Amino acid sequence: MGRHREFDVEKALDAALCVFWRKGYEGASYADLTEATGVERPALYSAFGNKEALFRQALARYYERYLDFIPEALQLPTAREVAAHILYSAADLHTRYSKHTGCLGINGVLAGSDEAEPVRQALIDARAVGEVQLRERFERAKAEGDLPETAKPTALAAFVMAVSHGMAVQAKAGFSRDMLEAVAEQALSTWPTGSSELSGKPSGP
Amino acid sequence: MGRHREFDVEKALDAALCVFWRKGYEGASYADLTEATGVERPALYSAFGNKEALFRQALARYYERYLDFIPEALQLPTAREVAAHILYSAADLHTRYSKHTGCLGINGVLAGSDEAEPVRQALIDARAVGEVQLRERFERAKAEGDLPETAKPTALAAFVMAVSHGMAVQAKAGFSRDMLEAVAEQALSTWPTGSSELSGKPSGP
DNA sequence: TGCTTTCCGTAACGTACGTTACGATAACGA
DNA sequence: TCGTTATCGTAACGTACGTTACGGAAAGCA
Repeated sequence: MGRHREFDVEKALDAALCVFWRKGYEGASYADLTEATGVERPALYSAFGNKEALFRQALARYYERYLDFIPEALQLPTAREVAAHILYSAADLHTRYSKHTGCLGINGVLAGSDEAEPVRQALIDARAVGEVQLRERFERAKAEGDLPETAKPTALAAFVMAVSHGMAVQAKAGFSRDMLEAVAEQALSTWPTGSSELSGKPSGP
Repeated sequence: MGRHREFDVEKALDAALCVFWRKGYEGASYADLTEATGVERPALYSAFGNKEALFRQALARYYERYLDFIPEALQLPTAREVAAHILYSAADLHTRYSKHTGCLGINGVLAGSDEAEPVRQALIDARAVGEVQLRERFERAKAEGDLPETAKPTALAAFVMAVSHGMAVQAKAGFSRDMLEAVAEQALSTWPTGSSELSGKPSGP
């Protein structure tokens, strides 16, 4: 008995998911959420609970609707195919929608309010500077024969930066130094070599 | 003429840097900043400008004081040494201080206010679940001979996740799909293999 | 047709934020 | 010693946020 709900809960959750995907958890305000869902605040509270509960439901939906390639990948016959499927599917997902690029799981805490956009851009610019320096250094290495002719300096620079950023995310999640070094080691094992080369850590503390 | 400043601007900036490192840009409030620096709000405004200007100065200081291993690396003789120095130095920096793990440049937008801590933890947990699944899959692959005996499933899983997270950060910064695929390709370029294997993308859109 | 139950939307609540007036205080030059 | 100038701390400002009372409206049951 009682009055019926006038909005579609599933559609509202999908709309909220997109808002969180683009703006992150803290960056998404109820003004954003009500606008995107077309549902007034008290109705959102009634249907989903508070903001945190709404985000958690959006996150669960994200995993089952967008990260379905992970269980998919895990069933592939070889480990290499598993890794390849995950990495290429992620590349696709992160760039598929121009309105919300990247990953909800990362953006959820990586994005923020609109007022902080200039700061985010400044950080993006700063990272870009480092990446350009790295690429130019690898171009020189290629010219010097230190890297093979087939090496792609742009991709190598982006790769090193990606691993660095990934390690930063993991460090923030509490990963140990040993674990990060294992990641670095694995990343370096993919390093193209033209002639002789030896592996191992550089001088370090 | 006029009264002298009673606090050390450099020390205050260092203290602010640590706050931003731990809490991110938006997550750091003036209450946090005044407590860490021991300087009242109006004095911070007088010395550094507004919050954004303060953050930018902290970021510049971060690059010159903590990311000095990048220009250092760029001068090493081989490209591999460049990459190795950057990756191992990053692993060290990201875990050196227990009070502020990770990278200011990433945390600056990845961290947030204290109230959002449960949400960040939920995202960490969710990522950890995926990583465990991946590791278990790689352990199976090792048992099946699909991965060599020397392969380390834990490191491989962490590596694949690190690359995924790094690509997510790059996607949020506007990287193209082609670029992300180049990163993925590089990550896969020397996947450890027990027997025969071929490279290339999986089926995809 | 009434009664009950549920939902809708307006409007408000309390709180925290970034920012700034303003008067008191201290250091210099004349 | 006085006047000027810059910094100090208190206290307040306006705004935006997440959250919720509350009265009106619709749907089922008697």
